[in-house]
Amino acid sequence: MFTPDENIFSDEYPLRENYQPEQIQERDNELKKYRNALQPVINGAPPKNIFLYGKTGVGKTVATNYLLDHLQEDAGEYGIDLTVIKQPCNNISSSYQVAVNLLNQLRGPDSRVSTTGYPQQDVFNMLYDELDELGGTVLIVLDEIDNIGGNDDILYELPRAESNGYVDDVWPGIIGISNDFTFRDQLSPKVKDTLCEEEIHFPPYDANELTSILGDRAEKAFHDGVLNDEVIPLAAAFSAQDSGSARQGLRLLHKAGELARSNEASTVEEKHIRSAQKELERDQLEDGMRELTTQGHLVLCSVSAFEITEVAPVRTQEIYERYQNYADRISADALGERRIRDHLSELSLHGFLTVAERNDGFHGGSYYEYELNVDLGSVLAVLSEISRLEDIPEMLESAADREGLT
DNA sequence: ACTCCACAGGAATTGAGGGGTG
DNA sequence: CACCCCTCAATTCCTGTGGAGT
Repeated sequence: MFTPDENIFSDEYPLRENYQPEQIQERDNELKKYRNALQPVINGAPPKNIFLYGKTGVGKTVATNYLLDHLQEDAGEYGIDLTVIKQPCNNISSSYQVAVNLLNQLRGPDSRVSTTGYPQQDVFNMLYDELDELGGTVLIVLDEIDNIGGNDDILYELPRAESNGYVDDVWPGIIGISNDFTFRDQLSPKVKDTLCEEEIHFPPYDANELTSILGDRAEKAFHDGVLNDEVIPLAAAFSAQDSGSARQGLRLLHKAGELARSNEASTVEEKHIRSAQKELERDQLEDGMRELTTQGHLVLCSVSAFEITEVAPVRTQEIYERYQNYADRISADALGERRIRDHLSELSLHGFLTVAERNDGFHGGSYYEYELNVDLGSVLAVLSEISRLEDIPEMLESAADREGLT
């Protein structure tokens, strides 16, 4: 029933997200700076705190893994006591949670600590005890640290643990990785001084750099001669234009390969890249829509309704009235208007809605008008999967049919 | 230049829901 | 059980704002 697939891919692994290449390409300057910043560890000095910033998929995490692997090897060789702790901070929204997660990572699975309940300082103290236990130099990598927002206590606490006498035998060093440039400016001044003593900026890749990275991975992943010549430059161009992210480019290649495979094509061509691009874009939007709360869904329903009757763009006030209607229909408590404004701005932030500021001056004042920024069909498709909304999506769908919009 | 509309969005607070210790 | 902690959506209260009308 299952047979190994041998037409397109020789090995899909190099296209996956967690693939760790043996060499890092196109990041020579950044690596050099990074290596210098880590040098004190090998010299037996206290580690520097390092802050990396740059958008997703520009090599921050890969470079960190690469250098720290080598650092650990070399530390072993020179008899230096080094521990590296990696803590991904996606889905972590506060310093408290970061501390708990670090703590649980250090403790065995049998003595883990609940993620709530303790006073913050208690968690920090437990963490200090564990660090003291480790001793030596401890590098703590906090990936996607911008998730903690303005709540940056942990970034203040950890670097000072030693000078404040919370720990005796350990040199903690923080490596913060952030996707968000503005995160650095949001940090409280006391944190900025210490954490940002060494900053390394990773710029987005340009199309040439992406071509070389994608080319290298593709060589490992695809059979010889499977890729048409224009495929890699096109994938590189798409992702350079959009985000400068290697991750996006790799996803694109992978998806295009899968499409070619399922079409039983013998080569991957330009058209596969183009449809892969469309498909990935759509998947991402649809996933985003699914993840909204019921209230968010209701707001989206409301805007869609106006879209169908072609009165969009529509102002907040009218959306709110419609929303109240729908909330009532599914017997949910209708939220206050202020909250709906938050939901609306969240929806526009995700790119589901576009917002335009209008101002009617003396007799109108200023207000926002929203309209759908995504295909009505896919909005309704997603909404109709959500049972909590009962018959609202169906209603909208049949209304759209009547208007001939689907 | 001034006024005034109608809303945007910041700040502080609440309350329910996860959990802790003694 | 009484009392406390963290989190996050939601509420309350409020100040800020851009430009058409005067």
